[in-house]
Amino acid sequence: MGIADDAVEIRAHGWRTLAALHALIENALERVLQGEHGLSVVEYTVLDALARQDGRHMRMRRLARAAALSNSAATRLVTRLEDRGLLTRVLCADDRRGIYTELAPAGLELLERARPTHDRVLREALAEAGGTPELAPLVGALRGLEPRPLP
Amino acid sequence: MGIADDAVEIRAHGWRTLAALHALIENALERVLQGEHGLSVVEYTVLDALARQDGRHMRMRRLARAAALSNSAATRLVTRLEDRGLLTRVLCADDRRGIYTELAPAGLELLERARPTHDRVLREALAEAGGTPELAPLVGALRGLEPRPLP
DNA sequence: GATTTTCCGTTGCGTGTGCAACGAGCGCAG
DNA sequence: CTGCGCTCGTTGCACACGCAACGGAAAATC
Repeated sequence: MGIADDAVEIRAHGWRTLAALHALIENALERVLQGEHGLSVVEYTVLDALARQDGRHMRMRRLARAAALSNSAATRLVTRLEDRGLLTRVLCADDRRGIYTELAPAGLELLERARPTHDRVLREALAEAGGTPELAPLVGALRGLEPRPLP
Repeated sequence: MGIADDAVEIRAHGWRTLAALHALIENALERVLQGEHGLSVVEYTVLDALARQDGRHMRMRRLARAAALSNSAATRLVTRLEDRGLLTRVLCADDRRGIYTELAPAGLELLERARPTHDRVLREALAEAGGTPELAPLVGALRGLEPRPLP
């Protein structure tokens, strides 16, 4: 049992903890967002990512990366949201291979209606995880991550 | 923009970072474990959890919780692994509703063959994430999580 | 300028998943 | 002992996903 073995075990433990916390939060979000707004977590993530983007548009490839999805999954996800009128496909002018997905007004509206729910559930899930001895340290570490590192 | 809004944004940012790192690691593990050992990440997780358990057995419900799966998914996952001879179903003596899933020798063997791969890919994925400014802080925090808190 | 290579988004296919409904077995109140 | 509520694991169903293959468009190579 050397130092190297310890490092391996620390990484494995960190990964198990990360996965457990991720599953806890995602399941909670999935349940409530689906029930109250008809949105899955990935769908919310995509709408949110689009809203944060300048011009509210994004290329498919970027969108797939942002949501950690395959190309095919991104295509169908965008199709679903487009059918619901939450976003629109816009062809690229300069690169005719590319397709922009642009957030529609209805999409922005739904997003802003769902955001308080999202934030509330996230806060509750983190609080619950903070009460679990196994997860508490990671929850604490998450608080230290600043969106914009202070100068 | 008050302190409360900052807290909300910090939580949201923490969640996005957590999700991104989780996806990065899981995709890397999935690709390699599937390619080299025919195991998905969930399957590896279940075998690993069983191996860590005293007596190498576990009830379905516990197993489902450990892998963050629904009951139905656990049932089918166990069925798949049982069909491959990696574990066996054993009926509970005291509670005839319950079913133990016990790690078979072939399962333990496959697990120990896959473990080095798992650890290597995990190390590489964390190293790669450590090079990303957005993910590096969380990777660093993960190192601070001790499997057994020192006295 | 023509040809090859690479990239982008879409589609057919197989598969793993969650939800809801179900039967079987335990435990408690009466 | 009998009925009722609850837990446990399984199954039908719909659905979202990844992979591989495809056509179209830009980039690279000659």
